[in-house]
Amino acid sequence: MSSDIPKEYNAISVESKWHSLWKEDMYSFDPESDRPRYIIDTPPPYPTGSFHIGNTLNWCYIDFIARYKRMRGYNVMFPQGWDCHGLPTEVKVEELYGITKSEADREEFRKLCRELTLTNIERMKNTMKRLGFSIDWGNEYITMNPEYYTHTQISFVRMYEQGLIYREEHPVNWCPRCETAIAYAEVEYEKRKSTLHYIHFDKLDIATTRPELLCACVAIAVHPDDERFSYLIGEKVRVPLFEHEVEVIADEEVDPQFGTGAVMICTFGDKQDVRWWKEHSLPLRKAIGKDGKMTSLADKYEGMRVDECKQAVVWDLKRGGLLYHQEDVEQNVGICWRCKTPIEILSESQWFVKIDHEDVLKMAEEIEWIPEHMFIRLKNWIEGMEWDWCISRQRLFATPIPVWYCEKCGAVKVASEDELPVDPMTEKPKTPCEKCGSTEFRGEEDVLDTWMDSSISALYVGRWLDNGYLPLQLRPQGHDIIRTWAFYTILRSNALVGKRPWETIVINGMVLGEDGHKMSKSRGNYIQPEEVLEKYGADALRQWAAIGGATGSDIMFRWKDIVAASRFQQKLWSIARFCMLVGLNKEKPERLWVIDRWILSKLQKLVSVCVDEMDRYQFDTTLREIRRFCWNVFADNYIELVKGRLYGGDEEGKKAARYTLYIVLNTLTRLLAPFIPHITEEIYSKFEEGSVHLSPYPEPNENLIDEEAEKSGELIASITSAIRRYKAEQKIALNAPLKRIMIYANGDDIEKDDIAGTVNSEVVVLLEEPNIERVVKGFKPRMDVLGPMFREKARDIIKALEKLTPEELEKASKGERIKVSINSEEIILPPESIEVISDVVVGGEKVDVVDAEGAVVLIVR
RNA sequence: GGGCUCGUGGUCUAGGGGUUAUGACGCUACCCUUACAAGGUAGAGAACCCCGGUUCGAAUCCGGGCGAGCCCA
Repeated sequence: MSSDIPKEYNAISVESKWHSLWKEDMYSFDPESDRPRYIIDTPPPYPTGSFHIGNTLNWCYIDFIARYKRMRGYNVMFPQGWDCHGLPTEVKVEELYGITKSEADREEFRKLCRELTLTNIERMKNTMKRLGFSIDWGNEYITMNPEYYTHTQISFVRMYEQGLIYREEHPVNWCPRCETAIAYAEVEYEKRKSTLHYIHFDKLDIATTRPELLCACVAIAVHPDDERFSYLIGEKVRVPLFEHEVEVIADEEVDPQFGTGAVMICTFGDKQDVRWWKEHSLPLRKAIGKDGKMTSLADKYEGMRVDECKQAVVWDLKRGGLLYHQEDVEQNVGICWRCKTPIEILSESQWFVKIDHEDVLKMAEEIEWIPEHMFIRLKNWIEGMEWDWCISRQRLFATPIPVWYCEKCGAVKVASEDELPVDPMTEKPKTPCEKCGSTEFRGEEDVLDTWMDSSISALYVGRWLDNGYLPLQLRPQGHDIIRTWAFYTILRSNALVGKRPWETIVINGMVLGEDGHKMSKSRGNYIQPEEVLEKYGADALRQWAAIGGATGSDIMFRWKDIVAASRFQQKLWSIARFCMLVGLNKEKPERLWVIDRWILSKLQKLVSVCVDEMDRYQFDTTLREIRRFCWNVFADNYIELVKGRLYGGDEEGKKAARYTLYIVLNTLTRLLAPFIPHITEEIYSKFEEGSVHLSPYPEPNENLIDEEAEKSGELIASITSAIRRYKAEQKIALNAPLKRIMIYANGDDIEKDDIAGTVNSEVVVLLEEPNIERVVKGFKPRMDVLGPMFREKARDIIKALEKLTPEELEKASKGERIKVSINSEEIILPPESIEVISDVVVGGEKVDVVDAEGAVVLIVR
């Protein structure tokens, strides 16, 4: 058995061996089972082709939980979806084939997108498999397949019927480059430099950063208390260059300090314009078209791009003496999340989902948030939302909106559920128009926002149409998409099922580079998981994910964490190798030694900690505790202490040690299995049948907790390491025998054989206090005792204690109560209120005195 | 500008009213002791960001700064 265990652990080859040996159905969800269900709403990643380190962190958490729950007896479903639709793939296809979506044939273009997506999915799956995730590939879904997007369309139809989806002309965020509307959540903000132009109107002056929108000016706003303009409120003023008249209105929101104090309201320069426009019922003047070019409203500037128009208008204003000042200002510009083009606000007919802030918030409160404060992020986001969710997009690669418009009367015809899936651009409705009976229809060209697909992942996985498994048990995701994915999912689960989508949501942080900043290719702090996999393997990377920081906090990628992780694996391997070399014993022996009972008791406590911490999703604490136990308790202490017995002792002692080694190694392997599935499987396979991943998670065994054994085991361990330390300090080789070692542990008879074996010397346990002299040197007050007892009097007590004689201290050290007096008041203190410090002098034989916690060790060299 | 989180040896981190303040990496010295030199043993290295407050007692709680990260306006 032992000969096939190499000295060095080779993670790369062991991991690939298990990848080929493990069966795919090991982790299948069993719909027939009556074990408690544990279903995970795994994030469906966007198939970019690379599974990045942020995904890795997210999926490691999921895998820790899935493996743990499985071992705890749950019927776990760890599905995997792919959120396919959307702009990034379209942009990539445009790049790859040198086409734009408007030139391309619609079907051909969609086909190219689908093909690229499938290739990308395969590449990402490959990385995920190398990372050793226990994904149930039988429950994979791909949102671009009809099987899935039929659900998206059904959800649309149902929400439309409930009046939760409507079509309306409304200002929307528009990306002129992508030529599509985008949702509020898809707008990013960036500080950009811009110019503030001061312009003369006929009766007042205004300042604006958007002179090209003069033609869209619909009013001038001033602060109601601003005396400079009060006489103008309600008056008409003439817009320069365009000569139309607009009214001057008063509004509290105007900042009199900014610019001239008079603001041009146009439709629409920014979100504030939209607010004013609504509030004051202003007219609509559309200056910018969907292509980002000026409309006929712009008169002679028609057809120019926005930036061209701005230049031309500024030039014309200057020439006309209408522009009298310019200054630089820093501005936060809304840009498209995808292409970083500044967005425009256009008024367009779009489809919207109604947002009921209260409902979503109420449902979000029913979910357990880990960590708790992440709920506040969602709350803040919801409370700040002003517009409904715009769900229509003017793109090609997406789920079609299942709607037609009657050519005769213009009525909207939403598909019925039995017509789905449907592409209204290529298929006709089955029934005539309800209003006019016409059979001529125009299909809706617009498609759905990709979040409409992905925000029903929980419903899809939970088989909502068949009244399935909702709520699911877990949503694991990053905090960057709380305002999108989490928010939209809660909204839609509420609308469609009236239930919370999940019981618990566990949020992971972002991965930062080694420089402490968020990873990005442009910063050069970017790491691909494959790079780590090739150098150190999956288990090392998984350990980094577990131990890098508390759940929810951002964690830094650091190579040295990876190195430390692989060192731990080597240590674990050496421990296992040692166990195999000395041989394990699965039969419980007659008698266990103190040190055996000591580690078994400590092991039970470790198991309790692991169960508690895993239940709280605290992977860092769990793994840290296990590592500490392996290294400091098992390897440094226990193994060192039983070597003497294993290499020389009698058969009974050997049996006990080998049995203990077996229990500890077996337990540790199972505790570690969720984190490092490969090395644990390899070790487990050396001494057990079957897979460690199908074995149960250790349960704390109360019967093995033995406080007394722990206490004396601790003493043995500390005596032994004190002797070892003594040898090291005295430059004595560790295996060199000492003449004699005498131990006095307050008269307790401690088991000495393991100590003797370890330090390779004769050990005598003294039951009577040896003839040593103690000379009291001083004391230290124990504030943790005195503080709570005497509160503000503690200070005076210490002063009084300082007057104690050595004799009195001597008595205290022997356990007698202490008497002190303060202002002639006598106070009696328990002996533990002070720590007596004494020198030890030994007569007779020349000995060295080593202090081990709780025992005096006398060494004769 | 707002919200959330954080500020602990050189670096990164644990803890969170009384501790000898955790561990890792790095550093120094010694040791190839039959599981492990990617190891072992020992050691140096921290007034726990600053200023106030509460308290007998604050790294820890409260208030205010300063700084960082993330999310947003």
